[in-house]
Amino acid sequence: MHDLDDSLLAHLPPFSLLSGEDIRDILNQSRTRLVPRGASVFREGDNATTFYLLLDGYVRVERLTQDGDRVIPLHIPPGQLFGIAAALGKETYPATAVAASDCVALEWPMRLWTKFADNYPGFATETYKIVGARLEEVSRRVMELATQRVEQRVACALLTIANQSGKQTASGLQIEFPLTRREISEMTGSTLHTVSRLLSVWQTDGVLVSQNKRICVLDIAKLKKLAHAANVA
Amino acid sequence: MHDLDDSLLAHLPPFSLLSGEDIRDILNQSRTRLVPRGASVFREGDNATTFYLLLDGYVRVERLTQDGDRVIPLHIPPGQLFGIAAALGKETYPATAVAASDCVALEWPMRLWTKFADNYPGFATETYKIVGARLEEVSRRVMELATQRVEQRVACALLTIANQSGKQTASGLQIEFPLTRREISEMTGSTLHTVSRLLSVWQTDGVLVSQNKRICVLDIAKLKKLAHAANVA
DNA sequence: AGACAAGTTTGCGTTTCCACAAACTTTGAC
DNA sequence: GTCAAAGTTTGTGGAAACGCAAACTTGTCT
Repeated sequence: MHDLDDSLLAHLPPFSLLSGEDIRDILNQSRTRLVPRGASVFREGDNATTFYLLLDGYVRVERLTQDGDRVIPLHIPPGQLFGIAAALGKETYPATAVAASDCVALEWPMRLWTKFADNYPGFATETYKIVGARLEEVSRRVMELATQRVEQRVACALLTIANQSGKQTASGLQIEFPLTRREISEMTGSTLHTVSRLLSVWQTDGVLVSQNKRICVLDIAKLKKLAHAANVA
Repeated sequence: MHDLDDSLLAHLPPFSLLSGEDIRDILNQSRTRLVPRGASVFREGDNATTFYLLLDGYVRVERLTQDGDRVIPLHIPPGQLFGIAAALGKETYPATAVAASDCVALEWPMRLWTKFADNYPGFATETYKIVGARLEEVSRRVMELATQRVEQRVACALLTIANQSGKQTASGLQIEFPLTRREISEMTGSTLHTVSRLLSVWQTDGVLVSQNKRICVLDIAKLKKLAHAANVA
């Protein structure tokens, strides 16, 4: 039924402690879902009926404010579980998940989550580590927003993404999914205009190159400097 | 050994599904800790050796940025577990916990957490609901910081605290622990000066009264209006 | 009671960054 | 290839909120 290789999951934290047989069981109960770039996997407020493992691609987590402003709290890199609302006792998804690039995900009905957590050692523990990491990241974003200027926040956001999902190329560290000025502004609580200005300057200064929504960081050290102490430039 | 009443815990979510006997067991393994206002229960980065249940009082969660700025992501009301880093696979506390008012807490060695989670039905589930609620609250704060002006953010912060921990009195909804302008600014990513100006205006407008770090909300409706659409004043 | 520390208020100049606007570039569809 | 849609760049003015400063109030300690 599935032509997916066991090894696909074997090295991922939530499954790393499991036997080949367990992994095969888990795979057999999954369905594969392909999500083209821009399509949503689920939407904020939907009944949380399914949880996912992102095999390939990047997922953007979005929320809408009452005033209709979009905010992007984080991105999910391949290899992570997402849509695990049930693990935190939620009945509906707290945010929308959109494919930032073409995505391949495995999906399971949410009722299996408890079963997995009970039967497979390490599954629950590793899942909660992911939750912890997310809480940590969101919390870090609060600190950034509360204390740093836009320039630093944008630099931080790009650093985080580049580190988390950058691919080393000949020219530099390439962010693997398209990222618009607007999206960067929605990650940093700014405007696309301000972000555009910043990126222009940074491109001139050789910190990064950006074209067609593709961003490649040329000088990580400079970017780090901008992230932490733009005033000491 | 303990003169604590079972009923103390019986109605709290993490314990609400347990038998009187189980609760007695849990209580017997706990120690009581009194924390005077201003003292810290644990500090960011400390080894997470203990977890707590706040029986009375309010705990302020603080984090420090690299630049030494203090940020207050949330407050913990009585009845909630805190310091549950281990539940998320952390070895150290991710933040500092300070008594915002004189506090009474129960404490258990962290190694009991797994035992409780395994042996007592509902304990893990309810704990993770709390984690979910915290994630939700932090995430909401990100949205506020990203999209709202200072005035709205301060109004939001006061609303949240008043709703979460306000006590209805003759004059209005009283926030039960002392709260300085500086602390409010650290919750909202602002400055004590700006907060002071806002509170002055609001006091004049009869939205609230504030003296000696004690804040009493007189007109919740007005405050809500300020929180959501200050520009439509 | 007095002195000090902590917290608050208020004024003023300055900076950051947004809002609006308009031209320009790139992409994708037909 | 052409057109529309989406995204970007750049300019200008203006408002929000910070930084600095100084006076003032309140609580606390001895």
